[in-house]
Amino acid sequence: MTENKQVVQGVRTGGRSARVRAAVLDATLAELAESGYAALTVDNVARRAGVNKTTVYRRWTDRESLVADALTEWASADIPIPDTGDLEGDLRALATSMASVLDTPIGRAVVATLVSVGNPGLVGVKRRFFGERHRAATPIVERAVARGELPPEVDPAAVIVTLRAPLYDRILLGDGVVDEALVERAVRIAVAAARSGALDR
Amino acid sequence: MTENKQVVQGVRTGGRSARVRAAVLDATLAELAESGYAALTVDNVARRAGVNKTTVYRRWTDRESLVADALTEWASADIPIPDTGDLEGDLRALATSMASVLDTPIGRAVVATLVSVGNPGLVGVKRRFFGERHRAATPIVERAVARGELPPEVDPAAVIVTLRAPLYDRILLGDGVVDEALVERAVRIAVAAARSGALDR
Amino acid sequence: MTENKQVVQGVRTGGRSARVRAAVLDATLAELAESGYAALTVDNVARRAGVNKTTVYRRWTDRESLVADALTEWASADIPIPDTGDLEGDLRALATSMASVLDTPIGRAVVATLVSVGNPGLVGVKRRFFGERHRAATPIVERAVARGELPPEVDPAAVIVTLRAPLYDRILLGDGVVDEALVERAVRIAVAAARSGALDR
Amino acid sequence: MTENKQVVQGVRTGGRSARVRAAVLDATLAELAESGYAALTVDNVARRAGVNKTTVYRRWTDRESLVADALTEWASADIPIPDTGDLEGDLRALATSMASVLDTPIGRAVVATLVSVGNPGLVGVKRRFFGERHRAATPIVERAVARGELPPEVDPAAVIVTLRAPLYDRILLGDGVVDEALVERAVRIAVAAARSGALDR
DNA sequence: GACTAAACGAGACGGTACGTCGAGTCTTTGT
DNA sequence: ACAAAGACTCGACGTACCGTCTCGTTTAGTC
Repeated sequence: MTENKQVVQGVRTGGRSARVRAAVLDATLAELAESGYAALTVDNVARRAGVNKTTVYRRWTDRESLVADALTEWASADIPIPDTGDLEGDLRALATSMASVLDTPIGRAVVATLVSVGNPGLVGVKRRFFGERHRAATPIVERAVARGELPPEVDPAAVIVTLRAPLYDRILLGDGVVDEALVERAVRIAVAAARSGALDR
Repeated sequence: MTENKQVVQGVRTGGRSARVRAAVLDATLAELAESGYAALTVDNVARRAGVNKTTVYRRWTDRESLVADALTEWASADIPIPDTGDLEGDLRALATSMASVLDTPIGRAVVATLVSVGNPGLVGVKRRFFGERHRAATPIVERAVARGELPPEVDPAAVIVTLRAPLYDRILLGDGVVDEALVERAVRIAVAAARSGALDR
Repeated sequence: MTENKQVVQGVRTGGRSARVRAAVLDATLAELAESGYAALTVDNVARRAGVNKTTVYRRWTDRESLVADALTEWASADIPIPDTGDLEGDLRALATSMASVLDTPIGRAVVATLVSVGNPGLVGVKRRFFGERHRAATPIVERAVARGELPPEVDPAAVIVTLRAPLYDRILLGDGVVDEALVERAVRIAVAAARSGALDR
Repeated sequence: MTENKQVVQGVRTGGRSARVRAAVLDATLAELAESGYAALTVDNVARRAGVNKTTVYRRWTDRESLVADALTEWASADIPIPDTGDLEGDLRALATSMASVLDTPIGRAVVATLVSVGNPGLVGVKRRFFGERHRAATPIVERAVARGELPPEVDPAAVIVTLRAPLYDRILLGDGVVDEALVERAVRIAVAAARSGALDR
């Protein structure tokens, strides 16, 4: 998180602006992971970033937009779409990558923040975040259909939701432990459901 | 603080105390539904309940415990366990009842509040809330096993989770529209998964 | 400054409100005398008064109105109107009392604050402050007219202004030293001017 | 306003520097006249002068010295000493010229700024400003003494103060209206006082 | 039915964080 | 190499809400 700041600095020009922006967003994510959204203080973020509060407010209108920006930045990483050759392998790879994100303190914090409604400024980020991952994953199913692993009527979006739902259920409603077994179960649920016609469009 | 709750609820009149308590908890839920947890202020709750702020603080130590109590109270309603004679019917009834709760403004607010972590005082409530519903539902699966509809190795808890996951996914990560079609899909996913061995313990 | 706080507390009822109000106004005058209006900080006033900043803002809308109130309070002391039997004695007594006020650090600070225009909230206080002293003093001249010491055409207000003008000139434009000699000169100027017909209405 | 400053600068340099200096000082006076000292911001002055804030800070150490400089510049105009042939005529001319200055928005602003104590950097300017006018005017009285219009014991400085005091009283403590009648009264007060021996040294 | 003890209403207070503004300093960039 | 542009630090402003406290008044339960 902080390591690539140097890189950013080196690569993307060297502007103080860019450096400050990166430092603040990093600090925001760190605070988010440590204390959660409710307890996140602009002053603390600023101090952690080695920057004055005023500087933060010069770039972001308020706490919410600061967090929104930090989440967006964090979420803008590439979403790798696996292509292992068969549906189960692809879904397993996808679920594993989701799980690895959800197992990060920051990942958990991001999800928790996005899910806490009542933050009108964050709904856009949320929609984009989950929507993109969603859309990015549908080719997996389309390829499976093309290979004949799944009937053509199956709804790709539904398969992805069915795959992710148990993971998020564990994180948000359960005890938060996302392990190998859970990933495996999610994969088998999705495959079974898809084959059974439950996910036909 | 909490001990006489049972009595209070049983009688629902008693003295001024009971009346005040009920009014404040109601107001808390209403505010929660209208504005969400973050924007809920004790002053507003008190005003809405026709009570002084001091009175609220006399009974609840802080905002968090007030909300925790309100959620607990709301969640203490009986959880009806359907028994329609076959697994699919039971699951459908269960999912429908879940969906009807999630379609209430208060229901949504409760779930949103419980899910927003970082509120250490609420994790107990959350665990109790989802845990109880969970446990209450496992007999459905046990009966299905007894009827031979499902293999005996199936994990009842996993079935219930698989049933609810798509609904909560829609509420928390999706667009929030929980309709008939979604319920139906959840049922078919759960049944297919259970039959496929994906939910074996 | 601070000494009479005790008294206030003991005498004027005992309400916390009254005590706080008095302490804050005292502190305001003290800060004003020490550092002047521009450097007066609400936080410093609060700290000096042993009170929280918020408490100050709960009673006064802003810095300006706080100062306005403090000045008004300070200025609300009785204005003793001398009656020594002859005009010169009366004017000398009046000028001496003015001079004694202007020789106080607080007196200087008050005048300096009132005179610094650009504070719309203070013009009312200013008008009241000087206007009242003005009006209060005119009987002195009226009595002198009645005694035949001055012609009836003389304008009482003009006499008072002529008396005070050299004092304020010294304070505001000169070196600030208001001494016996200056008072004496002011008295003689006013008498000479009044007798000469220069102050006829 | 700006034209004669060129001349001043013309002597010293004449380049961009001089132009910038003049523009900033002009803008300072304009802001002072419009909003007063307290509300004068360096940013506004810079913007008005079509210059960057940094440029202002390169030439003047702080707000105070900027204003001090602007006031000094403004005050450096020649003080015409009338010589009408008799004391009353001279004093009338002097008072009229004072009044005409005090009736300018900038004139009022300058006086108000100089009078607001608590600005250590301005006391020098103030002393110079009033002192010079003071000294410049004493020849008027000396001539009157030479002509036998006034006794030789009269203190020239006291006469000038007595003349100006009512004008400044009106501006600073009164309603601010400096008219013909007031000028006339000031003249008559000063003459009467001087003749009466009240202003003897 | 009176009387005491508990609970309530009213409202001020200390405290923390918010988001804003202006003074004065320091860095980056363009010429 | 240097100065304009602009970003930064610092400190104060005025606001909102939390949770505490005091004091008088009302109400409930007991004798």
